[in-house]
Amino acid sequence: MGKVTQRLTREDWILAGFRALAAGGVGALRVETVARDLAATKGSFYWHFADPADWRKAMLDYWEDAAFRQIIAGLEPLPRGLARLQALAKIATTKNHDPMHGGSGAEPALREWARFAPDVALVVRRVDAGRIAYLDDCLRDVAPKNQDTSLEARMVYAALLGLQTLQGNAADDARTLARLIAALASAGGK
Amino acid sequence: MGKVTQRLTREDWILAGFRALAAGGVGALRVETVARDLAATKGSFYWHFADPADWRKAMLDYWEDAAFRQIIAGLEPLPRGLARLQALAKIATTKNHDPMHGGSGAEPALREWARFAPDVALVVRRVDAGRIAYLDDCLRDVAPKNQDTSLEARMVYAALLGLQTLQGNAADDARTLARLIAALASAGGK
DNA sequence: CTGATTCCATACGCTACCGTATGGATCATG
DNA sequence: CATGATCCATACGGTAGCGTATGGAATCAG
Repeated sequence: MGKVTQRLTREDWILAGFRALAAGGVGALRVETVARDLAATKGSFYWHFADPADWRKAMLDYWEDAAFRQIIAGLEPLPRGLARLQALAKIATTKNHDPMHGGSGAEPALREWARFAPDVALVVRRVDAGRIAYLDDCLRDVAPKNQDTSLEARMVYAALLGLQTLQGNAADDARTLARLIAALASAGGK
Repeated sequence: MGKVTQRLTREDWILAGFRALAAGGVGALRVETVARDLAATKGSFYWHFADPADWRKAMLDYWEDAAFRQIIAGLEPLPRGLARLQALAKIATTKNHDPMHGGSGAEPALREWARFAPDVALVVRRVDAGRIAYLDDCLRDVAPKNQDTSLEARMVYAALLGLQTLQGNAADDARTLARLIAALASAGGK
């Protein structure tokens, strides 16, 4: 499965960083620690990155690109309307460990990190905004014509985030979430 | 405002811990660092606590007791029914910085911490369960007779958590949340 | 094959934090 | 005010991670 290369790439370090983030939070984002996980030393690290800040920035770029598209990618092939929303509910409630590469166990750590790192907060906000906008699009497909669903989109997204942190029964959550979406969409605006 | 005591108490250290947690996450929960915040040294710390683990356990106990009751306390005086739910929506959407002492800027950090500290996870789950149960009680007051609202309670709580992490417009959130509650409560069970 | 380039391990000094030990300051009490 | 108990600062040795410098291995170009 993993590459068998001896030499490490920048991306290897980035992915290892997400692994550390998922497993131990921001505090686990240490050069020498992650180096051990890669069976390497910081000699390699400081070749690929100027310093830890450079590394973190690269991770952020990587995540911003992946976090948004990975959710959309699975949905685009589906027809607009309810189908997409149901699929979205399933995706969001399905526990998806596996830092990067389809799912991000690292996302909660990233959000906490964002609380006291303004540059991280910026990226997280952009990703959230993008996902909410997409969700809004989906909601408008099932809502009465010309209805403003922006607040509903935000609310559904919040529910998704909350369910993720609660880590409960995925099936129940998907069901209730579907009902929530239906209720919100047809409730009538203002 | 703060006490002018020279001597520190166990609780001083606990509260300082929450301040650190709120400001810098779990990584900021260092003995010597917090000591500086208290204008003291670890000499004091190791008098009041056996070790950092003891400290963290005390913080957890403190939080478990406070986190649940602080939410309830403001609501109990209100009449059962919609009033409580509306108040709850307002409380939950109002940003409440101020680690402990009425609100917990430390809660997000605690949740992240729980991801890789099983004992912390245990406490967080208990608090969540308690709050959801209380929320369920409130929901039953406004739902059709004998309807099971447990899933709805969980969903509303998830939305609250999500909104908290999104940190957006409190007024809009409270409005939408009220609509969400109404929609869920009257949607009919199964 | 040879030289140049790319990539990395090792070694070193430095800082931050941990945990303990010890003596001194502060407070209560008779 | 004296004395025992309470509370805390300082000093010390130990570990973990940072950042740099330097030489050597792996790889590629010719």
